[in-house]
Amino acid sequence: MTSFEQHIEVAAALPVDRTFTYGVPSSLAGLIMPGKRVLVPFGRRRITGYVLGPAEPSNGYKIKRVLDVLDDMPLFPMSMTPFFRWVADYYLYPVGEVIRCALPGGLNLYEYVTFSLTPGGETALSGTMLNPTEREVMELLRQGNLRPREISGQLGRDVPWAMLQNLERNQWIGRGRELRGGETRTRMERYVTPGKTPVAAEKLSASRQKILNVLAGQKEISVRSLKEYVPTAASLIRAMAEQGQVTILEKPVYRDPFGEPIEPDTPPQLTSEQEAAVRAVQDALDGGFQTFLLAGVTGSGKTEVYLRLTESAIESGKNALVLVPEIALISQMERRFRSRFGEQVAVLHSGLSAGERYDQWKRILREETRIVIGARSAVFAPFERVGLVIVDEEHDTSYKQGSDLLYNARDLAVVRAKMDGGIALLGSATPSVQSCYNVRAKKFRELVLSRRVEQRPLPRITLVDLRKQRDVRGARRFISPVLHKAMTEVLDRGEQVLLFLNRRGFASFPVCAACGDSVRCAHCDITLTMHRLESAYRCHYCGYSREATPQCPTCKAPRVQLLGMGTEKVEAAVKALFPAARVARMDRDTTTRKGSVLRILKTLKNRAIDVLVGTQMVTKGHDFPGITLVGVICADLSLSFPDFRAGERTFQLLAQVAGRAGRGDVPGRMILQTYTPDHFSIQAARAQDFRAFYNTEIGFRRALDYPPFTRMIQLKISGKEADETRGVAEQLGTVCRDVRVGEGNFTGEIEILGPIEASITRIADWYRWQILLKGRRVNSLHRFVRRLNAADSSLFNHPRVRVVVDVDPFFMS
DNA sequence: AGCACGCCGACT
DNA sequence: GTCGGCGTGCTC
Repeated sequence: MTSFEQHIEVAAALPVDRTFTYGVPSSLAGLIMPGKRVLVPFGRRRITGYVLGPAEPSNGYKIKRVLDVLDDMPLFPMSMTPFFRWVADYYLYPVGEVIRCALPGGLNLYEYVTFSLTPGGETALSGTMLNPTEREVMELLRQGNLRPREISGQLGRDVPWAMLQNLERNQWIGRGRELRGGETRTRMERYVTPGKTPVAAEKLSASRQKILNVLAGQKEISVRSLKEYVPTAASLIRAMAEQGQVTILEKPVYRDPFGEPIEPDTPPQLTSEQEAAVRAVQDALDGGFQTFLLAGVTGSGKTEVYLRLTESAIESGKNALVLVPEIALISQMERRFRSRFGEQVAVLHSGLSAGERYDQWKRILREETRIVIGARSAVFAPFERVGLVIVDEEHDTSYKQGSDLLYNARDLAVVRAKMDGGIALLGSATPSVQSCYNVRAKKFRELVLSRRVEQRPLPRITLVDLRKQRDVRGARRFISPVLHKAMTEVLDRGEQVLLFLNRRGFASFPVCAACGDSVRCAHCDITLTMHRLESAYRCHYCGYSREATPQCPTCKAPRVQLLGMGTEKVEAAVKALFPAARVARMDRDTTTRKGSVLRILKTLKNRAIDVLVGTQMVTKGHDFPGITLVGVICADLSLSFPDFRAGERTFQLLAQVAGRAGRGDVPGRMILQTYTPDHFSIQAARAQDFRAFYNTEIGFRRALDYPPFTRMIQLKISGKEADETRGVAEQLGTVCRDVRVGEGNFTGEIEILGPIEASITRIADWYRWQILLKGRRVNSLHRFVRRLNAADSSLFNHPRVRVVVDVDPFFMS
């Protein structure tokens, strides 16, 4: 038994709840540091783990040794370890997995069993003793060693393990172990420097002389840049290096995600409101943790407040983090920040390639940048001394991650600020109910920007009652006389119109006029949507598509009609009513390709579009200076979602889209068409009054025991087999009820709703069930779920039915 | 997650 | 009687 001088705590980069203690061999002693990755033996294989810190070994297990250290430099500062532990605890997720999700991908190594073809196997392939499947498997192994999973993947069906064992026993295939992964690496680039021996330039060819001239000017240049001066440089320098005229070396370089350089800007004069907000936060910057809610109407200049405060934070030697809800908005924010702070800005978001992300990560680690702008995952940026965390559009639901680690970056931003004694600043024109509640509860401090910069007035909003035109058919069903008239006026003046409808596609409901059935997805319990360009019905949840024919799939009568509405249908209606207008559409269908959002925005800016039709995508903070009229085609679509936040989301959507009107010199107007003009969400949106909305909504939340008065954890159960999935859901429900009345005093604390089938019962062939746990305190909810897992962990680790724990769930459908 | 072990039914 | 499917448990 070897004993080690040093022991470390390692979090395996695998879904394992505990952490493990390893011994450090003396050869690696100087290299081990918290935040680095290590290669360690784990069970029968080798895997990647994260060094969390020193550990005290205890008896009862044998201690294995660290095999290798995988990083020169820690991938995250030591000060982030408590943060990762907190996240793991709160979201009931293994620490190692939390860290894996936070770090750039493609770095880790894992060892797997692989199979290879033996010489005996080659012989067997030319014989006749193999069955067809065995032959297929062995043919695959001819190309190279494969994991059992990879074999199954390439064959398109499961290969039984027993068969592989059989082939192994016959010595036709052999078993090995291979380390896989680590595709993301530091990029190296070839550089040229002048050679050691001086050369008589006149004896060289013109190209060689030119190369030396360039080198004389800059001492060192990448081969890539050199090619711009001398296109044939790549082949020339090799020969020149052999003759000692130049030296070639490899250097690590950063991959550059930025486009062209940006001109520096001049900070504008602050309004008095901006000034007051900036001062309030500045005064708190060195006073420890504090959260501010910056409630600023659209166009009130929140970004300038962010810029000033970022400046203050980095001046006092701290770092700043800026979160933006989605990638399309990052480029705007990035431009503003780079024109103010230049090279000090790094970006982190999923639009970067793995390599770019890794390089941005390293720039942050080395503190070559002091500011990070990014989407939700940037909340894990590897900074120390986080002085300021800004969350722009804090109400936005895209801060909640929808897969893997189901965290909410807005909430984590506050936690990070707290851990580093920094400031969290949440900004929005339509603050979430949660944040308003925190202001009332004195957890957050509110700052207000009530006026638009340059005194631009907010748009005038007119409601149109759609109930009064139920019988209208054709294009006028979407565009009421009031909207039609307003559009005519605006277009006549040469101004632009934005039409908003929270549903894409052409028509939402293909319905059979004979039998009344709607045409539904084969995989999801969802009515299909007509997509006219492809002449197909498509499912908006799983992407399933079928040819659009008038024949009803149920009764075969050729009577399928299109009811409902979508952005495509609105686009068609506009074209019918305004044949001369240039119309464009912005939704997920027209913006899948990279840069397409920016292209549409640019066309709009150049006035090459008169009418833009879009989904909620257009509500998100883009600047549309030429738009003076916003039309909401039907405000009710989002109200009918089966979610307690439907009203909140509707209010936010409508208030945000109103903010798109009249940001230029011309005052704006909004026409809001709705079947429920009296609903308080719509009334509040019309008045642009988030407090009015909050005051009504909070009453409902309290009466119905919804957040923020209660906390929730949702257990999401899904599986491919209907009965099995329901079975697991029901068993889990039983365990819930048993645990509730058992030890732990849960009876008065936890309420169990369900199991119930999800409102969309099937998505992409997965049946979905859910159990909702409600409680007054998160602590007891956490304790309860841990107890559940302990009571019957087999239900949480079922081979075919997945059970996912969602803390603070967002989409309750 | 991935791997091995060990328990059951359906074949020679 | 074994083979081979699948649930169960463990990983410092």
